[in-house]
Amino acid sequence: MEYNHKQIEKKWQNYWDEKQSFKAETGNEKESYYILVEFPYPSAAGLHVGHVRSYTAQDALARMKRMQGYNILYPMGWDAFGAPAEQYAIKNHIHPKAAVQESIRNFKGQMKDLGFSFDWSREFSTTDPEYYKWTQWQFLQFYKHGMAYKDTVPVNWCPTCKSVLSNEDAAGGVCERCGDTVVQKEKSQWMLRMSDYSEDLLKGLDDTNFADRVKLGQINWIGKSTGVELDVEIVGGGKFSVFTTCIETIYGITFFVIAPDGKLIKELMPRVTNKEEVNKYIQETAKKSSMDRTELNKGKTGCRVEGIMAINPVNGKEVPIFLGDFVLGDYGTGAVMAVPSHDQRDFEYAEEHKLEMIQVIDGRDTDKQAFEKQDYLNKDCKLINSEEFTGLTVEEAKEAITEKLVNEGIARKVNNYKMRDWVFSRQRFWGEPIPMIYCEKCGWQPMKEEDLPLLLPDVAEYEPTEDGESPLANITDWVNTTCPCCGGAAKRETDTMPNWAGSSWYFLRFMDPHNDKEFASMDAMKYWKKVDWYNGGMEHTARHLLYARFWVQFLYNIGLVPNKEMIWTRVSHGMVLGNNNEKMSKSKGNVINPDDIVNEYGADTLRLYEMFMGDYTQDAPWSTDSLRGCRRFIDKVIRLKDKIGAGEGYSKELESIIHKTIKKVQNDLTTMAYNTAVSSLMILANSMDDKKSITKDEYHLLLTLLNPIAPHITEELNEMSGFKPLCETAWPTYDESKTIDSEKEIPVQINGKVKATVKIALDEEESSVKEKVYSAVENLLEGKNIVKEIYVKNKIYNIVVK
RNA sequence: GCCGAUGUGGCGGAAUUGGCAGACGCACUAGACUCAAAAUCUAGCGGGAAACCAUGUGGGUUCGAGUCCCACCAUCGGUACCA
Repeated sequence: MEYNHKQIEKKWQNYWDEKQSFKAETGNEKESYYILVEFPYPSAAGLHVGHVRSYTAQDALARMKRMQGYNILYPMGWDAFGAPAEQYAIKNHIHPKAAVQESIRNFKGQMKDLGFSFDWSREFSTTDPEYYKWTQWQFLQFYKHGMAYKDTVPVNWCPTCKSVLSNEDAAGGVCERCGDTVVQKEKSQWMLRMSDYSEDLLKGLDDTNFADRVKLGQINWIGKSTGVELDVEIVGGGKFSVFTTCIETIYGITFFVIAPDGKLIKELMPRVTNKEEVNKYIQETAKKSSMDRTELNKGKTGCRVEGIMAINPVNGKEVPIFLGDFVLGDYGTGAVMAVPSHDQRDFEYAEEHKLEMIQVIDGRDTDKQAFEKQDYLNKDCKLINSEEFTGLTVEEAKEAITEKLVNEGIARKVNNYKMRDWVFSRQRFWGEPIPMIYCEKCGWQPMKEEDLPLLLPDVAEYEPTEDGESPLANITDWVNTTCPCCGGAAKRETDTMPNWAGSSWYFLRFMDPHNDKEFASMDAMKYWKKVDWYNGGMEHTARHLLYARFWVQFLYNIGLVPNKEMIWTRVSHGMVLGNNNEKMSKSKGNVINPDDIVNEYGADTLRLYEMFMGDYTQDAPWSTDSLRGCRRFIDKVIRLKDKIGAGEGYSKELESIIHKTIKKVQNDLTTMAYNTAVSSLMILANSMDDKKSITKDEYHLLLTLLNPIAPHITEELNEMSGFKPLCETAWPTYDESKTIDSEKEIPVQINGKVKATVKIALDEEESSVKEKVYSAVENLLEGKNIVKEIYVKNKIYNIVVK
């Protein structure tokens, strides 16, 4: 048969479309199973072969599970708000909406050409008013529950472009567009109280089945640390607090360091006697970009805060206070107790500023560097120079000191988290408008829910204003409105939401995408329950996933979703690299366009190759040669059709391998071992090819197993062989007993080295095995002294000789 | 620096979780078919003449280690002074 992949693939894509083969019906009696791939950002560049990898993987799972009788929800949509579309629009002088529509059309066409079994009836874009209405509505719920607030926070600001930059655009402390140095600028922004959920987000991980490395990513990002918050008196009145995880070193305090950007120094200012020097240092710090500030090996800059001394609460010792930019204003209390003998940063600061050091834990010299907690904890180290606590182990002292200070009412056990509140404002046009109105008289007021959606106005200019306000600020008749509270003149918020907003709940919308009464009905969400299997890139396993979980937990707490966690399994795929093992990029000229491959080799070949190319969770380089090998495999499957003979059922010779292959493919597709699933299918095809003829049932089975990965050609060959369509066929079952070989060849070792093999029956008597083994290696045992014999049933026989 | 992942033929990668290392595929070599090529088929394909040696390096545990333990090295990601 001539393999015209274009014609065959189109034919079956049309068939699936017409028959609505992949439509997910909410509420039907089958067991639900929700498979999700991250919806893409529809860029002008089109689909990447990396998309093809993950979409095919999930498609194969979806197709197999559908055949196994599950009601599969495998949806697709578009995450289309955000900076790239806006940039593209500015550059090409078209409306971002038009640019996005064009890209979506292109993406969708490409996806259809690849034969993914998405339920297209559920498609939507985050930029649809029908969708972002609910994103805005949910923001209002955050606001009404006290979870959204305005605060002044530093943002990355490019003085040349006069633009606020995201952290990504400001990577390395320079503006991505013009290369100028980014500075920090204070700006009033909407914030979501995500830090309130630190503990819940940590605990919630127990109710998920995320891959370990994904969980770990979440845990690290939340960054919990347990310690003590300690009150410190100031000589002459007043006090401040410090956070420490090493209270056992409290007798080693020789100074305190406070953050130059924190609130504390502002409070202390009136009593400072070297105001000029202190102010200068504060200004210097503010000028530094966040990158400069956090760069290591910069030396520990800072200055003494003169005129104020602090008192060590345990021994009344008076110690100086310093400013230092290694202390962060927004972590802990913005102040630390400095114990240079036992903290490397404190040590460096003390050396720089020639300050006293007191060693309080015995076990190592502290002349050259600090003796830190990772080196002294759980090593049975004892305290020195610590009055009543001297002689206790570190672990004992930690508890005893904490207890004493807590009882005295000057310390509290606390947890601190690295995770901050979510900065939710963007000074951009192409995002969901934040539905808030500012009235001189009534302050910030939420829009009335019935007035949603607040549409983005249709305008011609998307450039940000001179002072970095959102482009929306220029549109006077959109900005000016009336106060929902008093009816007087008021102004709209002109910032928009971040890209992360729309993607934080889209998986809920897929459960009920056309609902115009609610973002999704409780019934629909209860039916689909949760995302059973969520696949995405490693780059999203920290932030996107955390935002989405936060969003869901909030909705759960106000009774709007059925579960606290709505995503069960999260897996992440490796990237498809160029043939030179580098990331694909235009500048490197190693980009493979999936359209070209589909054209020349067919979608099935591309799908098969991407599943075969290697460990799914690891990066893999592109190889067109290997791709051709996959095309050859399909050719072989086509040729096998000519071997169909008269018989029925499975022949004796193939029965065992058939059952093994069913088992293998089935397991591999559910454990992301796609490459070995393909190889086992190749082995099956090879053993069919070795025979003079095969039965039509054997051929049908091969096609069925291959169908999830290469759906078009298998449907075609299946139809030609006289069977009903595979997408309407049940997945085959295997008989465990037939996957076990009745005969085995096991290795015989002498001193751990293989010397021979013997053929044994399954579970053969040990004495009989021994007999065979001895006759096989008789000559090698002559004159040797047998020390030991190990027989692992059905596996190996090892003889130890001297 | 810290956290994580990875390291196996010329290449992509397998290895039932401690039991014949290199499945499957690519590339390559030889042969068959062909006027010739492509396609296909057949055979070979880690090193070594062999004993043997080989899973980043060096130790260890074990009858037996790619797999477990210890100490390193290299590459790639993430993160950035978090008290």
